Amino acid sequence: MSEVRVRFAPSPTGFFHIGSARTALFNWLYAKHTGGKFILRIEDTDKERNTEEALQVLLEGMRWLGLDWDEGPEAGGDYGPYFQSERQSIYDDYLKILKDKGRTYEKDGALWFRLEGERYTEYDEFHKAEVEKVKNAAVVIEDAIRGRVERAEERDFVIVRSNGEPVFHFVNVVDDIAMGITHVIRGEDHLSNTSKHVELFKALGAEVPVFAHIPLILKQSGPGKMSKRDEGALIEEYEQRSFIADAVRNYICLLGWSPKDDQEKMSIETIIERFDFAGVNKGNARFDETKLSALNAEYIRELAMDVFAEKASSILKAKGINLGSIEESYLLKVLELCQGKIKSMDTLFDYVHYFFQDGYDFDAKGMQRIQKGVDPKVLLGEIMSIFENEAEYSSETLESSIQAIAEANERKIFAYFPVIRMATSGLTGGPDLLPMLSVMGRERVLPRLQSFLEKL
RNA sequence: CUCCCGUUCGUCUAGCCCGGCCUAGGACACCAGGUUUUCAUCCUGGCGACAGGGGUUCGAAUCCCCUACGGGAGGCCA
Repeated sequence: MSEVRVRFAPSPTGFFHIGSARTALFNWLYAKHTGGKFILRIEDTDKERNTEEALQVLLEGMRWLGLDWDEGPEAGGDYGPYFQSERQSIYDDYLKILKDKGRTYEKDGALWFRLEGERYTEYDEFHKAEVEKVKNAAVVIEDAIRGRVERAEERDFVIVRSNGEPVFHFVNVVDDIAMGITHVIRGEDHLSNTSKHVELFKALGAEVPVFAHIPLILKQSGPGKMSKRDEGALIEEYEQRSFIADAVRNYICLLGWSPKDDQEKMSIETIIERFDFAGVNKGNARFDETKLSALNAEYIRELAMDVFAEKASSILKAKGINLGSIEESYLLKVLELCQGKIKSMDTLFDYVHYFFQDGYDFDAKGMQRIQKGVDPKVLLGEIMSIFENEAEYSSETLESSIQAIAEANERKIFAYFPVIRMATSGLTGGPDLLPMLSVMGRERVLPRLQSFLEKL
């Protein structure tokens, strides 16, 4: 049995769409699963749209998701070049085969592929014109995902435009032949065109690869498949919003594929091991960012501290926190306090900023709530001495000291908590209060309590 | 207009190929309760689906047919 060779053949548009990403991912998974080769081929025949930046967006997105390619741009390989724009002579060679077999003809300056079969003309409602059709035998596609699909191609089609550029259907097939592609894994939107492709494979005397058409990803709401304009459609968005790449990749795997045993959060090694066409669904899947976020939160919680710290640092730095002036051990303690609590990395700054800077606002609703109960001045007054005098300043000593004062004043210990939290963070929620105060240290907490007391 | 593909909780899905183990399982979301100083986590429970109709069968989510709906393609776009 020969080696599996699969390819991802994107056209660089300047965006890395989530649907494309999943096609790439499924190809990559199949290659990894079978020990085959994953080839990246750039379909850059549209010269105006294809810029260097557009290519970089694509490569960057691939790398972010961890999809490395065995052959392609920057990787090289024996079947290059891997840019369609550089493969013209190969297309010419294959075109000659079709010409020699009499399977082409010129019309309106373009080169057409000739189907075999009886010809007739009829008015076509779609084209709004009389068109020539062919009574052509149906092509049988044994699709690895959808099973047997039969479809007859009924019209000749252009393979080289009048301006000399070969069209997608032709170059795609030629490249797959020339690159020895064994399995074509792509979106279902290509299923109808597959009959064209099979006709070309046959006319070129090439072996037809195994096709595997994966379902499409539908937009979150409303009709139709996801397009680049839709919310959440772009991979680079998730990178910018500091999503965990493993989580995004894991979620995309689950759109249209299932390991069949209720497992969802899986390591990439597990997914590679278990991925196969039998687990790919036939029905289209609707994208759901809520579920992605939930999975992402789970990944955040399980991140190793050094990895979390690195991500967190770059986010805080970008938000203007001068980490250079902050003790690393302090930063680490703060991050430990919040890793299990935040639901997404882009809420990190709001969750911890007051640990690093004094100029924070006081939540208006929280302030109202505090004023409603026992006078916050009284509450703070009762416990100020703890922060002024406590020799050993720790979570435990604070707790017992506050507890003692609470009992003396016939209150519950948590009567004091909202006020302290508001004074030291300006917020109504956050990390566990006592550990938080402990990490902040007396040198930060005491002045904040004092100034809050004056402010009241 | 034609052709192709699909249709299980709101969403992602398990079950379907090889009919009975399905009073249809899990996850996210939502709701209620518990844990918690708060928030988050965590725990418990709830809500909630076989698109419809015909067959076949002792028995159908599973097999067959029809209809409806959804998606895709039909380009000198990819």
